[in-house]
Formats: sequence, structure tokens, C-alpha cells
Amino acid sequence: MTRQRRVILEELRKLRSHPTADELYELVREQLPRISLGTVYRNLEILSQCGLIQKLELGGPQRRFDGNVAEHCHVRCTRCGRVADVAMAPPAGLDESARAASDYEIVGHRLEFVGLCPQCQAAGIRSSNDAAEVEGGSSGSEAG
Amino acid sequence: MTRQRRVILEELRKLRSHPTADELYELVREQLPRISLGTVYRNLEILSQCGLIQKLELGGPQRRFDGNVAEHCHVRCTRCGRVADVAMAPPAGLDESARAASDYEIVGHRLEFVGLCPQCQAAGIRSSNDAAEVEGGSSGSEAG
DNA sequence: TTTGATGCAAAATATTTGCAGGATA
DNA sequence: TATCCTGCAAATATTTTGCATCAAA
Repeated sequence: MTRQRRVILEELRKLRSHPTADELYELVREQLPRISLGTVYRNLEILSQCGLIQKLELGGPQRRFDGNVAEHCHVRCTRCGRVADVAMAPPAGLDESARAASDYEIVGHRLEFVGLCPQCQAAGIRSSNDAAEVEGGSSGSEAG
Repeated sequence: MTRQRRVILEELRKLRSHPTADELYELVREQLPRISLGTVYRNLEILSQCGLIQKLELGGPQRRFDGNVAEHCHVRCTRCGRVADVAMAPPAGLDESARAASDYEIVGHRLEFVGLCPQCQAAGIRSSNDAAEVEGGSSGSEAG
């Protein structure tokens, strides 16, 4: 457990958001200015293999990471990419249904909701316009 | 509707598999040897915006495409990446539950099952080994 | 003919990796 | 001290884009 690995883990656990590797890199850099993006990627991989964090493969081009390893659902904003938790019980019986309907050996599923985050809802009401102004924004990983 | 676009659409509709852009490119090249990968990407984008095909953003690094635009579930093989349809009714009421549990404006969800395809199950039984030998394979887009 | 699409190649984006030097247990 | 990790930079993989030419409606 190196200093870098510890700081990465601590920072991720502080967040209720679900940062990309790059967003976490920027954050960690405030404490370790000489850390490299490669190190962040390497440690996120190791930490998720140890089960200390969760690697999220949601829609959108980037992987995201979650310091909360309990099983729970996520919503992703189609406009700004922000990801949040959904406080609902993961639906039961889904895997069983799929097992009955497929010749694959089902081991689980990935469920992701998509929609508009509160910020983008507000922006959409103010200007029923395009997404451009929001797309360029923070991508939803401010510290909690 | 150019020749290229038509061939891309026809080839995709012929498949029960869910090819990546690159896999489809190789297939279309048999009929249009001078087509470029960029054209394939551009047309897949246009066709999915017209609602003629479906763009799938599943786990794994690559986007996949589906000539069947009806709503249905998919399974992805964690070992070889192959994607297949699951003949089950999409679960009802999911979005309503999420709406009650989130401040996002939920517009839908993405549900993907993960598991082992029949081929990888067989391979796993023969050699309860690593995935290396299979990973290098066809990635599951043979014509059907 | 006009408009939009193509092929090519380079750019952009996200992630991984080789290597020499450095920090950790 | 031995080992694993780091920083750096280059490589990889996937997708997008600029541009001159070409084809479709």
C-alpha cells in the first residue's frame, strides 16, 4: 500500500460522485502533484480487483469508479454525464428470468438508469436549448 | 441512401449477432472492398439516429450494433465478448421505481446480463484454465 | 446541378505498457 | 535489501474529423 494508492482510495471514498480516472487524477494531484495518470489507472485497477472499490462500466466513453462496493443502482445524466446512486433495492429475480430465456450461463447483470440530473433539468427549463453549454462542464464529479 | 449505407444496413440485418463497427467493416468490405472504416462509423451513427438500427453501449471497450430495433435484453459473455439476445420480456415498472428513488428525471434504463456463452462454457469445462485462449478469438460476430 | 457522402489520413479520446529509477515493507 | 511501484512517455485501441473528390437525388 503505497502513499499514492492510499490517497487514491481515500479521495474516492470521500466522494459521493463517481469520477472518471482523469477526474480523480486531478483531485489526487492536489495532494501528490507529481503523481502520473498511469499510476492512477494502475491503482484503480488493483483496488477494484481487491474489491476495495467498484469499477463502473456505464454508457458513455469513460469508465467511472465508485468507493462504495455495496450493490446498488446508478443513474447517468444523458446531458452532462454525471452519475448518481439510486436508492432503490436492486430488482430481484432478474437473473433467474434471464437464465430461463438464454443458453448463456448468467452470472449477473448491469442495470443503469438514464435521465436528466437536477442541474440539467434546471438548465433545460431556463433555456430549452441545446446541451452545448452544459456538455463542456464539470462532468459531474465535484467533491461531495 | 448510398450504396455503402444500404449494404451496411443489409449486412447488419442479416446478423443475429451484434457486431462492433470494425467487425461489420470487415464484412461489408467483401462487397465494397474500397469502403473506409470512417464511412462505416458515419453510417452507423446516421442509421441509429434514424431509428433503423440500434447502437448498443454495453460493457467492454467497444460499441456494438443491432439490426433489431425492438426493445429487448442482451447478454454479454465475460470471456469472449460475444453478445446475444435474451428472449424475455423487459422487466416492467423499473423506471417507476427509480423515479421514486431519485431526483433525476428518469427517461429509461439499460439492462445487460453478463455470463458465459455456450462456447466458453464448453471451453471452460475442457480446460478449467484462464481465458487467454478464447479472448483472442472472433469476439462473437460470426454471421448467423 | 446541388447537396451531401465517400475515401483517406490525421486527430482526438481513453487506456495500457516498457523501462529506468525510487519507495516500501 | 529485494520487490514492487512510480513517473514518464510512447503505444494501443476506438472513434471522430478535415478535406478534396465523387455520387445520388
